[in-house]
Amino acid sequence: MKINKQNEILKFIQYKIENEGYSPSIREIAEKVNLKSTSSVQYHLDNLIKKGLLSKKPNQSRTLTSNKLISTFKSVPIVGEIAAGAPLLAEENKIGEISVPQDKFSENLFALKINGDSMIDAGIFHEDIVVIDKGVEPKNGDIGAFMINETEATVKYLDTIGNKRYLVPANKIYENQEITSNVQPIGKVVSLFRDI
Amino acid sequence: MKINKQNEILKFIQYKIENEGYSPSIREIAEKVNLKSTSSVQYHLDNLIKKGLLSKKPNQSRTLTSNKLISTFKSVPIVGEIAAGAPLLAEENKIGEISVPQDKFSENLFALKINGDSMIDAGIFHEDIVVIDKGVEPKNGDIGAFMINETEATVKYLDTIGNKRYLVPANKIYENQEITSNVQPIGKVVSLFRDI
DNA sequence: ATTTATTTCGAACATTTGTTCTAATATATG
DNA sequence: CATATATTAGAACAAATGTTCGAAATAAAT
Repeated sequence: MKINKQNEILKFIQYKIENEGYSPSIREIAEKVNLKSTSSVQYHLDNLIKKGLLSKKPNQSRTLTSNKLISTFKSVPIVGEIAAGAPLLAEENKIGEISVPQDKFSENLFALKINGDSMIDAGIFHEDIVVIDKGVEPKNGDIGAFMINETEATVKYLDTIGNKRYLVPANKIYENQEITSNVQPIGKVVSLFRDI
Repeated sequence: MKINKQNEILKFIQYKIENEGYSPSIREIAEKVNLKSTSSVQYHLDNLIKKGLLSKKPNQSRTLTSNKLISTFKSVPIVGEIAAGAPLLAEENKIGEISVPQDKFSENLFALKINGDSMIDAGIFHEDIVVIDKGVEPKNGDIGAFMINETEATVKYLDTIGNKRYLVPANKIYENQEITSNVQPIGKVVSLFRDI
């Protein structure tokens, strides 16, 4: 019947943080796990901290954090129709957000909803969401996002044929489009998400 | 030069919670936003709470929570090679996790890494991650995950031809496979993720 | 300029909370 | 059983923290 107290405490802390949004106090822990003294809780907290499972700031209340619980994802905005004139990432263009692993996250990331089937042979379908890294200029053979006439965003392969650069669709029924001054590269497509 | 103090305070609280893992105290806020009295901070906190942007528990320290900051994503495990004998979702099979929108989350979700190109015409590529809902039995025409011989998981279309049911690849170079007793449906594929 | 509303300050107070120390109790170990 | 180790309890303390109230300062409105 006597379960490991340390684990019980850890679980309660994690539960509290996840569901209430803040750490419990030591006395709250004591009551929850049926310990009558705060120092008993301290005893276990010290051990949990030694094990590296918890962290806390000294002399500060409710600063327990579960090292395991740190969110490993961050969200990036999904941009929809691009309002004329408004900058690409203006709040008014935002239609949602998706989550990417924190170690791949940067402020340069955003996402676009694919419109059309021009990249179908690259496994990018209509209404897929693609994540774009503005910090990476698409190179030959890359799939990139491009702004056309400052208003329309499109996703295509980038390729050089002869001495001209083209937006190359991955669908035989569409034609290559030469890159001229009205085409601005936005960034490189780095990942993709689809609802099925 | 004088920016809206309320917003400044809200931003600081959100920053603290996101980066430190716990709410700042009122005195910490006061110092950060250059207010010399804790009651000045209280004043703005009250307004933020009235606006519904913040919540807090009375008489409890560091219990501020940003209502906007509640995570809208939850993570589901990615299952790798399936260890013989071990249940599909055993901890030992877990090779990572991905994030799904909270409103689509359920305990029945998990993810598989695709091995091979048998579903390439369905836009599912080698090493893509597919999310599977164990709570939904794949129907005809659905893409489902199936367990073969209790050890190998595969993703295919499900289809009925005549009075027999088949696992149908989306790639002409592979053959249909009749569903027999050694094939168990796991669930329906509901979304897909790819690194490019 | 006068009035009104908004914002800030200061200080005092009551709790909450973390910390520490010593002793008691339980559990394991030889 | 005797001894060591791990766990719990109790109490007291200091510090951190939220709360409250009245007044001062500032900004906005009339």
